[in-house]
Amino acid sequence: MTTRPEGYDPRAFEPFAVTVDLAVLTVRGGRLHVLLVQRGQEPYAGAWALPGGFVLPRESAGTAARRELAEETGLPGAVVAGLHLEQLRTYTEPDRDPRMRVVSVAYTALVPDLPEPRGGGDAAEARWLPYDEVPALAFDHDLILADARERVGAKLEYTCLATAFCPPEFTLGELREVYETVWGVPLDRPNFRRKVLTTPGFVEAVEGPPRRTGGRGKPAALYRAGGATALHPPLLRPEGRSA
Amino acid sequence: MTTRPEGYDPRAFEPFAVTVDLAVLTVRGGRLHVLLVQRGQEPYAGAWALPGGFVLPRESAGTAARRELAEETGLPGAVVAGLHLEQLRTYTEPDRDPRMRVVSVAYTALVPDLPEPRGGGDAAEARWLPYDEVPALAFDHDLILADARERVGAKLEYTCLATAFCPPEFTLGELREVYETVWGVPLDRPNFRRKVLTTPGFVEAVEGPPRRTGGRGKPAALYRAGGATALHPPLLRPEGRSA
DNA sequence: ACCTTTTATAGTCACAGTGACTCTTAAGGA
DNA sequence: TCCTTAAGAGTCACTGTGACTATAAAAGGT
Repeated sequence: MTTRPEGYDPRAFEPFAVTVDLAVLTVRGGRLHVLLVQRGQEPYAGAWALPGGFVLPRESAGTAARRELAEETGLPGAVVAGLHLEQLRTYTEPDRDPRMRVVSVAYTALVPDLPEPRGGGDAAEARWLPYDEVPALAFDHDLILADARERVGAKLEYTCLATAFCPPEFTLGELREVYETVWGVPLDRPNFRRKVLTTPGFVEAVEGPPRRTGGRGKPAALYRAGGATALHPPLLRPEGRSA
Repeated sequence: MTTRPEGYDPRAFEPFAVTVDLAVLTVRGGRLHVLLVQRGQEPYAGAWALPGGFVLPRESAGTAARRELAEETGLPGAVVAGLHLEQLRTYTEPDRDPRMRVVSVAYTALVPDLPEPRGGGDAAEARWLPYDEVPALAFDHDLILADARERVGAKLEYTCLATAFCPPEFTLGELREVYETVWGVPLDRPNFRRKVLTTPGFVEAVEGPPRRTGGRGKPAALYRAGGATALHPPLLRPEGRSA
């Protein structure tokens, strides 16, 4: 904020554009899915890309991210307002957009299994795609998506974030499925249960309706997210490193 | 990257400027210090601020951060090139700079105790200030600095980053001082030692010259940073939450 | 010289948390 | 009715850590 090129006039240089890109992740049927849109115009017309768009002149990036998310998924504003949205990283390579200098602030959102999006805005189509079937994306969105997955995997270790992938009331089996899906490893059921229940504030039992079935097997008790946000001590991934 | 306002022309809107700001932290005599510059021009002329500056048209933010750091500290380029620089977060509130719309990508750097900087660039002065004597800063730099401190404190828990605060060869006492200073809590000496030495790749013993004095007391063995970057299991802060 | 202070280094002990299991309970389906 | 599936209860051993105690090796003061 201090050094200003000699005689700098904001309008003399080719201006920077600022965009937001969203890596919206969910768990569907035991698989990690990503919300993608098909581009309707050049460059990369027809290619899949992360949803996102330009930050408007009087808007913060976080506000822009929520606005774009609402526009491109067709979710009611109240739902989008309550979502966990987290700034991931900012991507600034000079040639990441062939049109002009674009700096993009990437956000990650974790959502429960949502209805199929309608392709809003000027996206030709918007869809949930399984993470491991994602084709090469436009711009540097492959990189952004990989960073998002790694970040989310790491955050599951030391935060209560996993509940953001679940509906308001969920079973411990559903919560465990989130961990197994994002980390890509199976977890021991009893140990997972013990860890979650002994961490104060991670989940709280739902009172009245005692149990619910998840298909086959013994009906499971329902829980909702507790007040805690951090996990002490953390719930570490089984072996070595990141996904 | 998809929604583009109808008829958007990059030059029709008031352009965004993109800057980098640097929270450069070091440990000096048991206290956390921050590198600050005194602004030479409006706005906030005379106020202290984080070093930083505009991203040039053909430059990535990371490159800009290194360049600005070199300019404003006068460090040799080779030293700056080897520093641990990490993108912290991007600050995008519309009114964070009264002149125009400025989006700033903040970086954090951890450095060993360095010589006093010479105020380069157009900073009136550049100095190390103890973290808890930092006055109100220009722009939203108080917020950036607080975020940086919190992030660094958290990263010490699960990475080997602490060695970045130390000179190439250091004693375990010096390494422990880094933790105690950043976290603001005393650590048990033997337990800290055990943890560091049993974590493979955190530090490695320096062979030949057996010991070095740190002033009074028994001379300590020297170590240098090992090859590991992550700490499994982590070295958690004693009690509750963030700084 | 001796003693005090300071810091490094070695070692002990108990306990919390976890990984790897086993066993029982309660559903659905063939 | 039996088999399958998943929830939930409980056991056991081991690892890592917090809290300490003890010893070693220097500097400084008297």
